[in-house]
Amino acid sequence: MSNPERDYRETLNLPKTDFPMKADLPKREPDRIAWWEERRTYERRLERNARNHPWILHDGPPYANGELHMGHFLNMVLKDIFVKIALVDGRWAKFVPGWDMHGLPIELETLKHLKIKDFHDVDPIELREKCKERAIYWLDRQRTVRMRMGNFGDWQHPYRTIDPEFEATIVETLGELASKNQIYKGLRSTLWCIHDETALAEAEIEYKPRVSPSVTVRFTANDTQRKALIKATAPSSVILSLSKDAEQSGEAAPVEARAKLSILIWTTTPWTLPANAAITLRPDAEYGLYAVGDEAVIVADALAEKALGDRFASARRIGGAKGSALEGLAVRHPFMDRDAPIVLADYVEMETGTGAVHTAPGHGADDFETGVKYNLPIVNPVDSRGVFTSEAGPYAGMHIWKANPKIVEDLRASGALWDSADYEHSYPHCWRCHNPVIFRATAQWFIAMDQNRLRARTIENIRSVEWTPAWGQERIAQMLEMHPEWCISRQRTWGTPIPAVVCKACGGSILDPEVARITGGVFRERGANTWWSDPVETFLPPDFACPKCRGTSFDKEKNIVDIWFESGVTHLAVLGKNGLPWPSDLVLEGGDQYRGWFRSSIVTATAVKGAAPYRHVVKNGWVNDESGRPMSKSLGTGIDAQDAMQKWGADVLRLWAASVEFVDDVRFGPHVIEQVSRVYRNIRNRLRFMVSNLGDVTPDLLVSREAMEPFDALACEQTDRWVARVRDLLRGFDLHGAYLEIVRFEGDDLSGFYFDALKDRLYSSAAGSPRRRSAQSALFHILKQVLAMLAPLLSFTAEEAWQAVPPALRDGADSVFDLAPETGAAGEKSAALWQLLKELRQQVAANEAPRDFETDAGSVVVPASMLNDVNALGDGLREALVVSRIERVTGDGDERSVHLQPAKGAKCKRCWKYLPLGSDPEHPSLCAPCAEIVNALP
RNA sequence: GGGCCAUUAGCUCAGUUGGUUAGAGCGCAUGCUUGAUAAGCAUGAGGUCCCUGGUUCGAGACCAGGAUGGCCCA
Repeated sequence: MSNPERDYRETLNLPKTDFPMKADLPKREPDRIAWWEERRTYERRLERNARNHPWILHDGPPYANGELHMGHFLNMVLKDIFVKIALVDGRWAKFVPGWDMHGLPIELETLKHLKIKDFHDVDPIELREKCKERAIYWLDRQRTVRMRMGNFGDWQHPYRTIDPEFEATIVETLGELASKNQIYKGLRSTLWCIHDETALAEAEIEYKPRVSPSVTVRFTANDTQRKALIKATAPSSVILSLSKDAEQSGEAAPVEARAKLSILIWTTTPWTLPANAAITLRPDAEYGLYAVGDEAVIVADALAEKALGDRFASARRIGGAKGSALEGLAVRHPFMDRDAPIVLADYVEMETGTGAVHTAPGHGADDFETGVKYNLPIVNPVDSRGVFTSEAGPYAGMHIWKANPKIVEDLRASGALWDSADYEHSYPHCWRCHNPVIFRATAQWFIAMDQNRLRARTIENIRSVEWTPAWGQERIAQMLEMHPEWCISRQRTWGTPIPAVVCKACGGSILDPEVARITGGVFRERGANTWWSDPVETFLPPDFACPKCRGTSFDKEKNIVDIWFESGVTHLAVLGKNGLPWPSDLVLEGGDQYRGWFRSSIVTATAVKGAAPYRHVVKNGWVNDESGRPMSKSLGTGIDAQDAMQKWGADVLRLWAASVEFVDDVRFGPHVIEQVSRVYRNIRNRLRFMVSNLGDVTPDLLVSREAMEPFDALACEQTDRWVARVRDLLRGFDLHGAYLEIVRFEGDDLSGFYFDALKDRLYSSAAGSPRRRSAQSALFHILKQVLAMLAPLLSFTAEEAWQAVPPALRDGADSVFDLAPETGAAGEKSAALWQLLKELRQQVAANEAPRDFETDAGSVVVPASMLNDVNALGDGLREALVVSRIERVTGDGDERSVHLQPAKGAKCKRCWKYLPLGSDPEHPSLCAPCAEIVNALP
């Protein structure tokens, strides 16, 4: 019956799917993690890739203490993305996560937890057990969050620095370094509490105001020294007499004839003067030689007014030199029988004092480094209680705080004192007893950076590594060059013991390779607690004797190793065994690790293996808040990774990681995420469009590329080209570039062009027609390609979309991670044709058509060179332009215009194209093709 | 205070070796569609390329100085 009002909607093949538009990520994602685990998705893909080259991203261990924040999220998700990219690329990309679980912060947190004030008050083994519990608690928490991110890895077998195997590696490495003469025991300046008689870590001190006696002191030159100083500061042409008479008469006389010449130093710790070993100047600062009364003094010009005080007014500057010109000269110590040589350091500031810094290597960190650099004697005349030893000369036996005023008095008496005053400043105090602490040189274990050219060889190895960004190479080289000797010993409980023993006969400290080897064996069997529980004999080879005095009786030393050393040997503990290669292909950490893990790893690797432990180092930026300020827990601007995932879902946050340039510092916050969420919804809907048009497809209905409509084959080729582009970007770790390319392709090529053009054919052709099957085959190919590229990034969503594809089509690929992207070799010509079609479509949409198919006139121009290609598309050209009909017009010259057919007739009620209607009297409101289709329906 | 890094539209970012009128996505405005519909399409507005000097016929890009912010140190 003819019925012009009939609704033909149900005769169309409209999209249909269970894949929801609304993502509901926080709710759905946890189930997917369980689903991957049950199916062993990661492991099975690893097994499939097992014959291919391994590719290892070695996990820099996060510290097992505290909740993970967005900085952790960025770093950990980036690691996962790159691992999955390699996995999808066919590599055997096994990821072994790890944790850094020893160290002071955990020990302190545990003590706080146990309400214990002083770690000396608790049995070491008991404390270690509690620390272990605490560290494992945090590991479990952090592991849960890392897994929640959707990250693949061997989560049941992470490496842990507390494992017996790991502790064994640490002490064995120490033994190996000892055998290479790469470790020594030496003095180091440490923060020391003379009340508690213990060394303190930086975290154990608090700064409080304190009033100290500040003194400005003359270090006077002897004759020889004075001549050299004058030569360096005052060329003969400007040498003036310092004698009062000569000054008044205006006559010049050689300065060396009379005046006393001194360098003025300033200090707030007079008690450290007995330990003085040098005077440090700033190399690029100007120092003036000033005539003051009947003497001459040298101070920095920038500080002369302040330093000389009320005598500045009468002072005359009679010469001067840059600090660097005075290096190597010397003056006399004011009361000890020795010289104070002039040395240089950049840290000398021009804010307070005289610009000439009293340097006591035994009593200050800077001073110590300068002392090491210039090979100065590390004088340490103070014992653990703060009492001067015999090294302190006249002050031996005196307590340092008592000595302070006495020294000032003596300086005044000897004429060395220029000035003195009380000075209030911020001073470090012990956080337990609240007494002021001192710097005191103590014996510590060091890695000898310049032994066996270790420093130089490490810097050489840097060049064999690729650095992203490129300036990272310069940065780490600088870190190594400037780095002082690496102190690896700590006087705490929660760590791996340094297997050194002390000879009871001569008091010598011995780090013996054989002892270390035996200790490693014991640790591997029974853990590091044995160092505290077992007698020293357990760790000694038979007939072990002190190499110095042949003594045979020993004590265990109670030092543990710096945790930077522990994390610095993860490459030895994890790689090069269990099927994992050494070195790793990639490490990826925040920029703070140039000084930390990047450095400690390459130092140990160079010392032990002679090569770098990684091939490529990628640095990720810091995560700041939306205004670019650092996130801070105390300010409440910090965002917890778990909370963020609960709120926005891991996939949106993973997309955020790609949407920012992660190498630089990035911003994070609700507004940024709001924006990323929209991009996410776009991507999701485009996947949904493809999936929803595949509902009635089975594998036997798919057609090959050759059998496709030319337009569809063209779309597939462009997709393959895109896959190759994205894959190249990802292989170069340009995640952000890949993100831009993904967003651009899905928006510009797919959604905005191809999908739009395809809708007519998908919806209004006969369901089983070859033309529609061709379109679906193309969509399926494109979907697989897009999902394969998306899976590393949007793992949850890609998997969800793949599972929404009809099961028969998914045969052979249980998971989206079983897909393998294909890269065909599409020619430039097809790219040019595609580009032309997009441009023509744009012209039609912009200028000619009020709406789809409704073009009534006008023309677009096809270059003659492209005409054959365009003709080969057949009806594809009309589809691409989304018009009802086209008419070809041959023009002159190099171009041919294609005129669009005026929209004759009327809008077909079914397919909406403007065509002659009513050829079938049964269906007066349909065009001929639609009528035929409707008639053929059952 | 030192070393290193960053600064292009409201936001996230592109801008080869200097070369027309500085681009994209998102947002915003307007319109279309209601057969991708808590979607889709089109059009449009929006910029002192951090500032100041310099090199050059020509600078967002190169050089110098500075500002702001960040990281690592002191």
